[in-house]
Amino acid sequence: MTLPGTDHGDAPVQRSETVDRYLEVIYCIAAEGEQVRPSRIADWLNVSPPTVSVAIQRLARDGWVDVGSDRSVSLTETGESAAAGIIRRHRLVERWLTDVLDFDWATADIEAGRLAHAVSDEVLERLDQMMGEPTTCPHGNPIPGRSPGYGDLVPLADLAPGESGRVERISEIAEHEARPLLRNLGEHGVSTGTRITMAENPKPSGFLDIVIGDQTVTIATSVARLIWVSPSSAAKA
Amino acid sequence: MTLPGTDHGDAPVQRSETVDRYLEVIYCIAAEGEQVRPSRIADWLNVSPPTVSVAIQRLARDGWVDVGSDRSVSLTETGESAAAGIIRRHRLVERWLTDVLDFDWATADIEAGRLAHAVSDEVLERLDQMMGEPTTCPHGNPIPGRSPGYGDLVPLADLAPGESGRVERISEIAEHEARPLLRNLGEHGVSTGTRITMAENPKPSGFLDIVIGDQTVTIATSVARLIWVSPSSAAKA
DNA sequence: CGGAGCTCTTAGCTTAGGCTAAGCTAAGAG
DNA sequence: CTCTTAGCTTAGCCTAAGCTAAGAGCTCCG
Repeated sequence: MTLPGTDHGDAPVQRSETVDRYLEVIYCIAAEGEQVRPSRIADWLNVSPPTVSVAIQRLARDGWVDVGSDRSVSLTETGESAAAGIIRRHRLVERWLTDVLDFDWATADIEAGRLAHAVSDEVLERLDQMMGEPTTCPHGNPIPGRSPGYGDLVPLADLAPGESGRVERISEIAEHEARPLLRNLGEHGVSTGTRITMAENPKPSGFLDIVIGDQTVTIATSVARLIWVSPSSAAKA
Repeated sequence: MTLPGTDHGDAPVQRSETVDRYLEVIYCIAAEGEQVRPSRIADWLNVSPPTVSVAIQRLARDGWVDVGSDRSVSLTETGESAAAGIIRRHRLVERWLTDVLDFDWATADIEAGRLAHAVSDEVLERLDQMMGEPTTCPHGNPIPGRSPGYGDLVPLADLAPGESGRVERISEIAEHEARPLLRNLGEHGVSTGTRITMAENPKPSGFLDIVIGDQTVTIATSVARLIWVSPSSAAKA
């Protein structure tokens, strides 16, 4: 299918919305340092594995990704810069939805997914200016091209008992793969800026107790690895 | 092609972006009281006549339009309300682009075309509230469900010599079919709110002289029929 | 009245992007 | 050593939506 009005000679490569979605997902997973596997893409996009298989072939054919001998997918330079643009759009739109239109995170993420592809560079620049060039999305993930205001972060899971930190970033992986857990945490008041203290966790069990305000909450260690905090020396053991 | 995540049983009819574009065009042309012919749709959408022919069959099959014995296309009740929703989106987004992000009309129209489909009801409501529930798009065309603030309008072409009026509405047809002419007029300062006086036009020639401020401009009568003004008795012959 | 020229449709093709069914390979269980 | 399971691909099918080429049906004009 050729999009109408987009086939005028050497236009600067008009990607389809589907291609954008794939690039976005691949970028997000890779950005967390994890291997990008077809099945994971299928999960994120809610399509069947064969669909992903064929889509990856198209992406590779068109120079967006390389496929490794172990079938892992990585972005080419072209794909990387395209994906960064898409992510930038997504995160700026998300910021606009939360900060200007007062949406909650989860809804903003979903809405941004649909909006991002439709927003032109020009619109994006003006939104960006209007919001004072934010550096991160509402979950604290950096907007490509900007340096977020926080320093070095550590995973919440790595805090020592009694150590506390300020939540700065909740990875997209948590956002996609542990959405219900995150909502649950949200109800306990966890969001960027929240101060969390690690409780005593005698034996490793796959779960951790953390202290938020005067409440103790138990979360999966795997989730705690996807929440990044700036540790503070002011422990309140 | 099935959109992913949209095939869960009896979802409230998810239209493709293409269907939206067709419905929008059909609504716009019909709203000006003109016959909707396939070739015109093809012109507006910049696709080939056979493409439109087949698309209309799909639209009819899915209950969006009826095709008359003379092949003219009209919206069904369902199609009408879907189209009204699309137009509402488009015009509100256009308003936002011009009023909040300071885009010019022509650019706003193009951007809105791409954005409108991606904007959800929820986002739209908030935009609407934020802008104080505007009643028209930047060219003065009413937003479905709202009553524009102007009274009865007449086509600019119908003003008597010496009579003047205030431009209130520039039809979408002019916007699409006479875009260069409109831009030209824009350079002469014609936009909604502009006061125009009809000059003496001795013999009908297909062109009309009009007076804007201290300038006399000649425009095609056909274009002058697409610009609607609220006439004022304060003639300044 | 017959042809020129529009307009529209039909026929036939292409690509994207979904799906299921059926395979293959590699790794772990018994 | 065999069997199962997970993960991926191939094969084959579908619809949407675009295209060109070719033909049908008006309408108008000489």
